[in-house]
Amino acid sequence: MENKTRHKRGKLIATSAEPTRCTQCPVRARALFQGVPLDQLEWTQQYRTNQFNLEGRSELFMEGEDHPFAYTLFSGWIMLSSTAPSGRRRVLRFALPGDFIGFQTRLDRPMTYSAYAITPSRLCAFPRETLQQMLTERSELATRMATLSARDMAFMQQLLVANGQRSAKERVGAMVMLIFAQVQGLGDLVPGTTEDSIDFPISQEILADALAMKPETVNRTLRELREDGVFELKQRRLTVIDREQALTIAELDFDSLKEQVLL
Amino acid sequence: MENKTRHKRGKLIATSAEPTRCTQCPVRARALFQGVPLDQLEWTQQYRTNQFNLEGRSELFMEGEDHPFAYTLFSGWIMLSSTAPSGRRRVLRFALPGDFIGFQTRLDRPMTYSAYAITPSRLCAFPRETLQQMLTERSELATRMATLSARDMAFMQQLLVANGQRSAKERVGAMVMLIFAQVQGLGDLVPGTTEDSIDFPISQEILADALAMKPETVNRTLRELREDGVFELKQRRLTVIDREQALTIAELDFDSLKEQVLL
DNA sequence: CGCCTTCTTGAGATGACTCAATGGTGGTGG
DNA sequence: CCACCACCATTGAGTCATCTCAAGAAGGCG
Repeated sequence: MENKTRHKRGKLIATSAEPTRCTQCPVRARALFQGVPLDQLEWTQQYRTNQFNLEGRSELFMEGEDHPFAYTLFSGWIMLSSTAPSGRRRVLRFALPGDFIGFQTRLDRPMTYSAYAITPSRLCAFPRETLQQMLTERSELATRMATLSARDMAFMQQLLVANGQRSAKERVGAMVMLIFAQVQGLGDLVPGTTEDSIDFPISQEILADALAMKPETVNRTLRELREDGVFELKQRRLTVIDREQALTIAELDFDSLKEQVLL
Repeated sequence: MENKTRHKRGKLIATSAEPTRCTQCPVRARALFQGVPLDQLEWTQQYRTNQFNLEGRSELFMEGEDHPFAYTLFSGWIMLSSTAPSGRRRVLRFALPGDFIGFQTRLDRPMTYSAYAITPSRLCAFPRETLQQMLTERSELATRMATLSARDMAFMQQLLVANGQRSAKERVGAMVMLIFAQVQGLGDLVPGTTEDSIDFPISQEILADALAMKPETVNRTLRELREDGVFELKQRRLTVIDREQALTIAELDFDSLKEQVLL
């Protein structure tokens, strides 16, 4: 019943003595600073620390922890999860390049969820205590943050809908295709992305926790989907064989997805 | 399988020729305009239309509709839901007084969910096309909107966790207690609230759609919880008999709930 | 090569769903 | 005032999908 997995604590390793590189990352086009002219980005220096690398399979922060930073994710996959007192873990969503991690109602309170790096990741850290002030001083960032929150909400709505009263096949299909759509939307920001395939570093166990299913069931369901010629998931790589069928099973509409989940 | 329920379209009835009353509503302390001094609220006039009453059991807007307004809810219960192509409905959350309804990533796009008034409700409407501009001009509102979004996110996280890999009893218990905590936090804004009971206008059918369960199962589960002396739900009224036990079953912590879900 | 994580498969138990029918409540109109 | 109707709540019995428990294979890394 319990999910006693203990993960190592992630070490944040500064990668660049040149702070301004942070703002020149191509991911900017999607992130908090989208639309802010490059020459006006200098002032952000005062609000953030340096750029960091985080090794894969390590915790960024834990639920309930008094963590001093929030982050913009530049590259890598970060899993956001919450663990109930009983030990059952629920994956809330997967953060992808451009996502802002750690904004919550009360910035002076402990984190309301855990963040775990699935793959090696690159992040830009902002002290939480000055975040509110930063938003106040730069209204375009506040607007942008509200928009980003709304997008995350939309994704969680999709998740809720995808998980409701549906068969294992539909649920797994919806989750996989939601992630596929997100990564496709990021284009070059995520390496290894082609027209019909993406890198997919999420283990079946983690997928199970995101779907509120058991790993064994996820496995059986993935086999069925493979046998049906819908998509194939092996060796940490997802190949969509029949996109139409996949979206039908998942009851998803690629176009409306793009509007809601992508930005 | 299908949920073919057809609801009548809600009629919006202007209640006040005195627009400024909108800003004087006590719910303001919780809503978008929290913290904005009363004497600076005049400018909002240009961005909003009047105050409206909406009859119970009626649609405010439908998913996919090109609806021109977003709303602040002053009183009443509004259900936000999304319906999959197959016709299965999923309740996303319940909006309560003070909640902002209709903010989404793309304000120029159709609504991403449906809003249905469970009880008669009072709302204040904002034209969606000027909402972005309003946020841009008044950064404190943008910050506030981001915070409200974060709170809604936190609630949906609770929902996701509550629905994951848990028994019917735990899920129903969690949902009911989450709603109880929210209403308790609103205090006088919701009439009929006492120390251990609240008005609870949500039918078992709607509860089922919020929990991704069948109405029959919800009913059986509520009976069990009643027989266990946890809480009682009848005649649209919820009475919590044993709060400790209820929170234990739901795996919820009232204190952390207050921080995350309330504002 | 050995170790560890992840994936894979089988067989049986169980809890939620399905189908079907009855009872209760509140509102409406004759 | 009562009959009727719509909606919601309640209960039973049987089915089935997912979970549980158990074992083994495959892949990655030192």
